[in-house]
Amino acid sequence: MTEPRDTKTRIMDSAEALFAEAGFDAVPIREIMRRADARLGLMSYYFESKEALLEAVIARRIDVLSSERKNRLLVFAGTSESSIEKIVDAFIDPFLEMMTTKNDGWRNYGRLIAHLAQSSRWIELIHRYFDATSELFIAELKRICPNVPDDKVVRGYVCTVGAMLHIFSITGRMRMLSDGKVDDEDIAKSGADLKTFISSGLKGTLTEGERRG
Amino acid sequence: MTEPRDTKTRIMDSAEALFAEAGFDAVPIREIMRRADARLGLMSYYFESKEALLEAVIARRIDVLSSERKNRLLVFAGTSESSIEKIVDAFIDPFLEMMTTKNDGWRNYGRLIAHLAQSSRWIELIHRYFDATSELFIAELKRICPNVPDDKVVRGYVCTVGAMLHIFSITGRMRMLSDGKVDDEDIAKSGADLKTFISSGLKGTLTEGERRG
DNA sequence: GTCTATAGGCTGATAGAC
DNA sequence: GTCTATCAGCCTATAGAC
Repeated sequence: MTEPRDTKTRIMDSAEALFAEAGFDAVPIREIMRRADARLGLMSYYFESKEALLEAVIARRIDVLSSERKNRLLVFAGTSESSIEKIVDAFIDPFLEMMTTKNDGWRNYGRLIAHLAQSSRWIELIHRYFDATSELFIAELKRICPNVPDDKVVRGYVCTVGAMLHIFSITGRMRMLSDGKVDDEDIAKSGADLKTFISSGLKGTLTEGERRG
Repeated sequence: MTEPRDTKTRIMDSAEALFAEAGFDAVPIREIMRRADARLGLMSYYFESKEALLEAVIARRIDVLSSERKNRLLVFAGTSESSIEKIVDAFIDPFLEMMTTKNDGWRNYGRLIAHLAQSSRWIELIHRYFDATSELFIAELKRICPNVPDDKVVRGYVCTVGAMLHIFSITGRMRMLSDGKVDDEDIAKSGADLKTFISSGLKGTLTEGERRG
């Protein structure tokens, strides 16, 4: 079925999972290599440093995510068919589908991004890999809300990312808040409510410039 | 003017600021004590461990925040005057006001909570200090939206917290996304858009059970 | 209450055999 | 490409003088 993963891949998978769970600094290289079933020295053979390993983990999945987001946006962007709902779908659905249908890697990737994006220490890394795509979405929001000041659109985008990443972080908080009734792991179900929340939130924030209809 | 802070307070202030900036694991005790202008051994004199210091930092401000939130909620909770906007104001405004009008401590507190709430490693700590209040707000949302399933309300609450904390984390991302035009530090301005985003988002998510009018 | 000194272990990274 | 062995430094936490 799935072909055996080579050593470099196993190291990245292991780092992705452990960084997602505990954060970059809480994870020793030794633990990454133990989970990858490889000896300590091999990290330095494949990656320049622990930080370079983190960057490799981020870089590995960025192209497939960003191009899927971009492709879906470009179906309607710039046309009169565009809408806040469609923009939100194009932004959220690719990540959501990968986290739910693919292997655990994408799930860990989402949780890891949630850590990094909340920290000024790593925000430059997030900026470098994510913000070319961010700017496409912000530009399309601006286009369909031409009378809204730019800073409102940027704040609306940041609220969007915050809500999304907090849902994606899968901490167990929802279970705690619901006496065990809501399952944080059920990203598909959460994703539906998340998209409603974000679409409504953006509409409210960008309401002044909303087009007729 | 402000009386000189005693050593224990200086240690907590220093830890709060450094944890907020880089995260718990990235900050050595030595650096905390250097910033507090105290010697290494004093950390163990005042606190049982580094983790206990973190908990003391969280605990220090929780009562004033939670009671302010609760007091504002109880002005209208349970009455026909209640509304999603008022609930959002009671939840967001106390934190917002403290982050903008008091000293830097509250600002660092908000950024620190943003780190911790995103991590399954610390979520039990967040639960222990925040979720008595969370449950009051969730209960009032449920009350005024009686036909909405409980899990939708919990997910709406988590989206709310995610958007709020991402704005409060002050990473510099908004500046990066706006060619320097939007200032992440301007929490007062961000807070206004944040509240609009959240109120609209909750209304959209909890729409099925919204009361007449 | 505050200090210095240090224990004991773990860290990231590298050297060099195979 | 993978291994073992090890370095030099840093970590949290504590002991004991003042």
